[in-house]
Amino acid sequence: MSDFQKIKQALFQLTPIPEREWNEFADNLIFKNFSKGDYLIREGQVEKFIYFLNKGSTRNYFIKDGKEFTVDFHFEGDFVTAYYSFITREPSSVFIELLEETEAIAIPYKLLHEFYNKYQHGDRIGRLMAEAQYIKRLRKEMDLLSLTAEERYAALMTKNPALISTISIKHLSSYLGIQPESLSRIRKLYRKN
Amino acid sequence: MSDFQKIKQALFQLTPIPEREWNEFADNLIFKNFSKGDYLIREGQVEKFIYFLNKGSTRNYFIKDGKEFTVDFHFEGDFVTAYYSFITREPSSVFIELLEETEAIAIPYKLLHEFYNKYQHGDRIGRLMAEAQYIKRLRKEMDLLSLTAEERYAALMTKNPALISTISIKHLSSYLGIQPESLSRIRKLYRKN
DNA sequence: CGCCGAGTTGAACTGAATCAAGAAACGTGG
DNA sequence: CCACGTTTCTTGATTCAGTTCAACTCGGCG
Repeated sequence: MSDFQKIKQALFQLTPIPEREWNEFADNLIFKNFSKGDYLIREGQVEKFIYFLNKGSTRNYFIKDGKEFTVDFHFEGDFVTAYYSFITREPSSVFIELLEETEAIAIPYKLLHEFYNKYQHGDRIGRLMAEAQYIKRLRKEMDLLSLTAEERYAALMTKNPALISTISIKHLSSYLGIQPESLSRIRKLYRKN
Repeated sequence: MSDFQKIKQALFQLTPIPEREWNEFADNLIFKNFSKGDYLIREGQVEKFIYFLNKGSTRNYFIKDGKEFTVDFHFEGDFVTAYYSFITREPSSVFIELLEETEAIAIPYKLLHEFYNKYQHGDRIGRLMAEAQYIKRLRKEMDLLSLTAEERYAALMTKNPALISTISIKHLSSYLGIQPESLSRIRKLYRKN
């Protein structure tokens, strides 16, 4: 039960829901453990879950012409899913890879949609989650449009310095939309400070 | 009343709602006319509306270091808003400019949130709108990450050829994340076919 | 008419990619 | 716990897509 404390808190932070609704919801959550290198989903599969990370971290990426492009990273306390596929029920174009030992709680699609239909707070939570996802994507899009590689690195450094120390150059560079070599060079400039 | 037929249809396509709820909602909608060059919102203002376009078209853009970057275009039958600001209640970083004579229906923030609170279908509609917005942003982000300028143009040409004939080079190029001169050159390649 | 913004074209330049090769870090098995 | 192979990171040299700057054309409109 204490396994579910964190996700409960995260959901209640979106919108408080009656304890009775929460209990019914929590009964159908699935606790899962993953090893580094495992996948929550692979390209071509339809996303069946939204995961909450009790512990661990993940990388969402897709492959185009044999090259990997990282869309996002998630960490302890985040919700993760191949959201596009979860919404549209189309096969996912993204992979979600576990970057370390991870404890996650899976919210099944079916459960969530029952919740959407049964309770007002269902769609409320769904709306707030979708809005939060939208904001992340818009921010990143604006950065990609208007900033140079170096500016994007600098922006990330101030906005999310943890990322830069935790994530490999290879993954970070594909998130920033540049090659590892370029990131290495940019990094050198900033190391002097 | 017939003014509201199109928006009613658009909303019902998201999720059907009881006629009574619709009527209450429709009573508080605001019909507005705009001229080419007007603005729905400017940088620094907090977004008070979601607009539905009965007729006309708009451009969402932001300015960084004196340069314009276009995030999106909208046309007849679309919902338009500075969504980031609408959600967060923070001052908008985007402008929304009218590209032609436009008839729009404004949904006030307050009305929408009353609707969210009062009816299950409120948040449902909000969720579906947010999900749709998310999908647009993710698609564009993936294109910016993984495609070259020319590939982005080619993709747009097949996905939305109307855009290419309607929108000026200047606006289109800032949407694709390139300079007008570059778009002009890319276009020349494709003119031969 | 003549102006003005939008689009095109050319030439030079540059940020980042690519190619290549060495150094450092990592993990796995002996 | 070390030795080895594998992957990741760095650095250098070269190339290239797209930018920048500048000049010219075109179509609309006062």
